[in-house]
Amino acid sequence: MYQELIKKSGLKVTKHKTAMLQLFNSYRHLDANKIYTIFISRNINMSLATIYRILSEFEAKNILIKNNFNDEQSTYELTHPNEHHDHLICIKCNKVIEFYNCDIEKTQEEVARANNFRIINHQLNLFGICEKCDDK
Amino acid sequence: MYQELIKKSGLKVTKHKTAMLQLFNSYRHLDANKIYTIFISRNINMSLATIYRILSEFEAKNILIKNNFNDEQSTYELTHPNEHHDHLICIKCNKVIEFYNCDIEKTQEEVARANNFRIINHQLNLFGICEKCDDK
DNA sequence: TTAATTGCAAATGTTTTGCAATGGG
DNA sequence: CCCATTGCAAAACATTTGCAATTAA
Repeated sequence: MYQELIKKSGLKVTKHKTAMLQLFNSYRHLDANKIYTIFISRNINMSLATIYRILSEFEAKNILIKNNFNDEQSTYELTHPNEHHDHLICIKCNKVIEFYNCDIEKTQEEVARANNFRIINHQLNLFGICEKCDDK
Repeated sequence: MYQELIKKSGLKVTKHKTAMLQLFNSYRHLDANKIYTIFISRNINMSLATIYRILSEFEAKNILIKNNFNDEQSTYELTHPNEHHDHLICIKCNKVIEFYNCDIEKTQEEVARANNFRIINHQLNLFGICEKCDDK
């Protein structure tokens, strides 16, 4: 099914592209370097340049969403159409919890209207400590 | 008054530090390079290294807040105690509009509680087109 | 066949750092 | 006087790009 998604976007189907989509399916949130090291550990070789190129192509085709949680590396995740969500990010273990809250979404629209602003996209990131890390 | 703020934080008062705080007072949102070019244009010379160093010291002392709106440069703004706000960011002219919405803040707390998550800080960025840019 | 894809190495842009010189308390 | 601060140049780090070789359609 990944092949179709890639083809539909007008890109050539290669094993690198399908392998990356499979990876996102299991890991959800990944940055370029993490993808690189996972492939290394599986004895698959893909250059970092290729990873970056595929990531931006996929972003341009709306297959992936780019997140800038911090000033270090950008992370990406699969786009799930009509399933927008926001993030809780643990600053200790980097775990990402996704959530969706209807009230917040609505209120954002109100804020935008009040400022004569047309929202194109948005991000709500709640940084803190997750349950597991808090216990320690 | 900037001198006191700097001294209170345990840093030495220098003209570079006070000049930077004055700049933030008039511009609100600035990145390292913008600070650099503004000083250049005023025939004040301050190296980029110094700017970066002061920015991180000020961030560590809670004098400035660091924002990562995109994957390019980080921007900073003065911390106004007890005056948290979120941002509307125009993707055409880069204008930043600040807003505060009590309902959103409350709902965020509920979301965190439901996930056994302890929020330390958060950012809500609404990207889109501002009124002026939309008219064009 | 041919245009897209890839790997490599070099370039880029932002941010950090080592070190010697300077300056504030 | 002493330690924090600064400037400069070099290093570090994530990301991009030019180019030649490879591969999908």
